[in-house]
Amino acid sequence: MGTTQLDTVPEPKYWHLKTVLAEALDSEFAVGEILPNERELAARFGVARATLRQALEQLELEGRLQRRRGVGTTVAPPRVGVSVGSVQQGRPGATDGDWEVADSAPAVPPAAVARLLGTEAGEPVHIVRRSRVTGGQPVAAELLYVPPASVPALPAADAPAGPPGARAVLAELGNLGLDGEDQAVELGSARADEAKQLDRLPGAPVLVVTTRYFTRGRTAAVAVATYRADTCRLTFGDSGTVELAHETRDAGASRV
Amino acid sequence: MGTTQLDTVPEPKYWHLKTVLAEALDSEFAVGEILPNERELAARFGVARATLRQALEQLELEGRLQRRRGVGTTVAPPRVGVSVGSVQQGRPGATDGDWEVADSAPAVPPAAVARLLGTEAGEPVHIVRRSRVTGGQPVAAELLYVPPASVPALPAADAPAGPPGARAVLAELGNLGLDGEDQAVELGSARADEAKQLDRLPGAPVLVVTTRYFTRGRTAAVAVATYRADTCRLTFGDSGTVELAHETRDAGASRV
DNA sequence: TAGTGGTCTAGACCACCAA
DNA sequence: TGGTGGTCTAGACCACTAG
Repeated sequence: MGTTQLDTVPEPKYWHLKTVLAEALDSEFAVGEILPNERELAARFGVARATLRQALEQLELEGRLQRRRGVGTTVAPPRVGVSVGSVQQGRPGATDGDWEVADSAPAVPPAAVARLLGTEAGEPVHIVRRSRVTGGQPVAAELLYVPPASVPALPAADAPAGPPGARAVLAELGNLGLDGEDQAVELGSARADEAKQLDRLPGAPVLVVTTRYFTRGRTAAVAVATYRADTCRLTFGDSGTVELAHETRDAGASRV
Repeated sequence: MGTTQLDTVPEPKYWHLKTVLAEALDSEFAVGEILPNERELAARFGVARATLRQALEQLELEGRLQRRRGVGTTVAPPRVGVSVGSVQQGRPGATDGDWEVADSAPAVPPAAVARLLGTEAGEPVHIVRRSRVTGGQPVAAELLYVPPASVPALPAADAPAGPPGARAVLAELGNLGLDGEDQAVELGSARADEAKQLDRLPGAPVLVVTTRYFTRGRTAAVAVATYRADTCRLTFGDSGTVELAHETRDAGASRV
């Protein structure tokens, strides 16, 4: 065969579509602007709606679009940087930035958490629920697991419940003097309860941040926080790597 | 109508399916085991293949499954923890763990990177490509941007190319003495070139880690690393939050 | 070459929101 | 109530891998 099959990998339609749409977003749309609806867009590009949706899903995953049922698809603002490390912030100290205490109750933690805490399986701990709000938008839901041993001043089984109880646990934890932490980040999908708090649908992509708080070398508490992956950029370190987005990974590097 | 419509939110099929499959994975399958094919599974559960795929996609996103075209769907091992912060590791110093230098070349960085570096737009910098391998599997692809000003010992326009050149840049950067860093993590999707390095399809979910290296208060270099989101758990801090996975977020908390 | 997952279509109906 | 995105179906064909 004389036809030297050149390396023409047929690019999937949705991939090409995504590229075209991304360029259009950069040049022809303003943040918050509402796009034509999916049926309209699909027709305009001559593809099935499912294919169009595949492209939109990717763009939403990358934080470029926001879709809401019954409303429409809008151009998303750049991701907000939320500080999750080093800086004195997740700690107690009243009114620390943008955490909102929800409530507290004793319960048996998942086995993996108990392992991290070094508590007996089946042993109940204080579970404090908090949500984090930035710019009026909910960005994270957190469960903070505090073994009774870490807050001896509080009655183990009969701690005050609700927001006051939660604040009491946090205050006690602060008195303890935390001297270190340890974090891990991984991708997950929102459970039903988390989704509701984050104003997303179940299954939405989230960044799960697991933090271990230390005091005198021992694990004093464990926090599992789930951040909206579409709207958040997690920052570690003091200065906070302000401003920068998907653009850092754009083309234009044009290697020589 | 006497039927008081109780708050029965009809759970989507794919969601329920995902739950069922997740339980089956925990109880009936071993890591690496291969699942029945999609058509078979769809038939077995009495759903369309697309619906079944929606469930599989979520499980893959959560790192529970691994799917490979032409091969099949297998049960994924737990995510590997990869250290990305604090510890002296991304830095030069020969043979530092699991980074593999690919090459180096001068090129004009994306505008957002130039802004971080504080270089003129259009000014070329050294771009070092590295990949990170853990347990024989590629986990990350990195582009390290180093302005000529940070490595004055190297010829700006005519630096050695290829792996030797890359190592030269890294060595010079090490001599400089970095005294701080600054990181951000966000969700992205793999570009075509990254996908190839990571042995995934384009569009695969990745965790993008942007690191700013400081020396004497100035930004000496910027690294943009993309980690496979399906197989990696990024760890920050010294001890590394060993061992723990999706389990930390499982049910069983059973609030009181 | 047979079997896998990946892409794509053209429909349908449903849940949600705003007017 | 009309319009939006979300779910679901039952097909088809393609790209890739392995034997």
